[in-house]
Amino acid sequence: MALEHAILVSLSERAGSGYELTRRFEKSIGLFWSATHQQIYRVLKRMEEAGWVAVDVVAQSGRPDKKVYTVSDGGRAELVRWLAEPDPSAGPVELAVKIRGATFGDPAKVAEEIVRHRAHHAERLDVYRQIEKRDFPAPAALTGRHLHQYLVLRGGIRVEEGQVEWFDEVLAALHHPKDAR
Amino acid sequence: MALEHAILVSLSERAGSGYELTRRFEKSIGLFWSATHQQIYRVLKRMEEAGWVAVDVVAQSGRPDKKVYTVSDGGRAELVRWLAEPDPSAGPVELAVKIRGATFGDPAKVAEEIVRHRAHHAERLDVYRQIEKRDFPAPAALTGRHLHQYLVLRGGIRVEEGQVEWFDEVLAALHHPKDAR
DNA sequence: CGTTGCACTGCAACTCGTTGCATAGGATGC
DNA sequence: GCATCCTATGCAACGAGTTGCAGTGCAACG
Repeated sequence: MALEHAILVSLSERAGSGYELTRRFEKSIGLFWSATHQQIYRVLKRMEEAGWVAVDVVAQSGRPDKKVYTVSDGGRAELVRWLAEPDPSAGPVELAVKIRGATFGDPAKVAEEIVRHRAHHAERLDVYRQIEKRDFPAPAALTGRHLHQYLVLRGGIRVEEGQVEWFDEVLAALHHPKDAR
Repeated sequence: MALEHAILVSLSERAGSGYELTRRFEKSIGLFWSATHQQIYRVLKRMEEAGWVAVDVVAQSGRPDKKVYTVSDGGRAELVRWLAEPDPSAGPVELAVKIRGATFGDPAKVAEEIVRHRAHHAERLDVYRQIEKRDFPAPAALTGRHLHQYLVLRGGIRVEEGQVEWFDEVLAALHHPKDAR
């Protein structure tokens, strides 16, 4: 999973300890992403071994020592690489991390990835709509089992619609940078 | 996870082998849910031991034997129980399974669960909108890092909006059954 | 003055799910 | 005629993530 990269983005925004990162994932980031402190501590250790982050042990008065993590050159390079790399299996959450981290890499590459995923979701939406037309031509008359199946399909359609609209909003914003006028 | 219950719903609609279930999860159900054959075989075994399903070995000519699974009384009872039980940690996928399986339990109980989740998502949507107003009062002027953070928030808002609208559609349909007029 | 809560890190065991591999016969393709 | 695909099931190993527990030392509640 891309928890490593979510951490890289978060640490790029601001250095912090495992404990702090856990809080962040509970709040701002974690509104759509969850991770326990265990997960974060272990991944942080792995990242340190890989040379993606540097540790700074900070002694505190009245509190346990802190291990403050900072993104190293290796980590920055990895983040740039990951941001530019296409990932067909990425879900909306991974893409959100890429968008949020675009500042630390090449936003144009991130936009290209969004274009690919927009196409994929638009295709799926089309499939759903065809199923809707073919299998449920008169939804108002549905009852029981067929009604329930229809409602689930409607959920899929709404999710995909929302997704595509969001991608369009993101692309419009990324393609017309205000500071380039 | 609720893979067991998704299988119970699928087998309630039609009996089938592990292999067949794998195909179903790839297509109709699996448009929003994925499971490998390994997962399914192992869960099926567990379910058989728990007495939720009954096996019927069918010899075929020119093909390997089939193990056709059918939902037993124990399985039906478990499905009814699960459908009526509130689950605050359920995501949209679990709820979709509950909706699709409503026919095999008490649809009114499922509707109650949807009401609870609708409230939860409406609350979240409200939080997001307040953050939007407070932190990004002039979105058109945003650039760089702040723009990217704003776009992620917009994604969260769109997801929650779509969710709430879907719940409303489901509730409207479940509360006004056509066959009760 | 005892309990609860918070800050901070970590080990150990567990569940859930994926990937790789094995087997075996018939059908389809080149 | 050989390779590949499809049906059909299953084992073994691995990886990601959760839960439970443990320890420390200060601050606040009642």
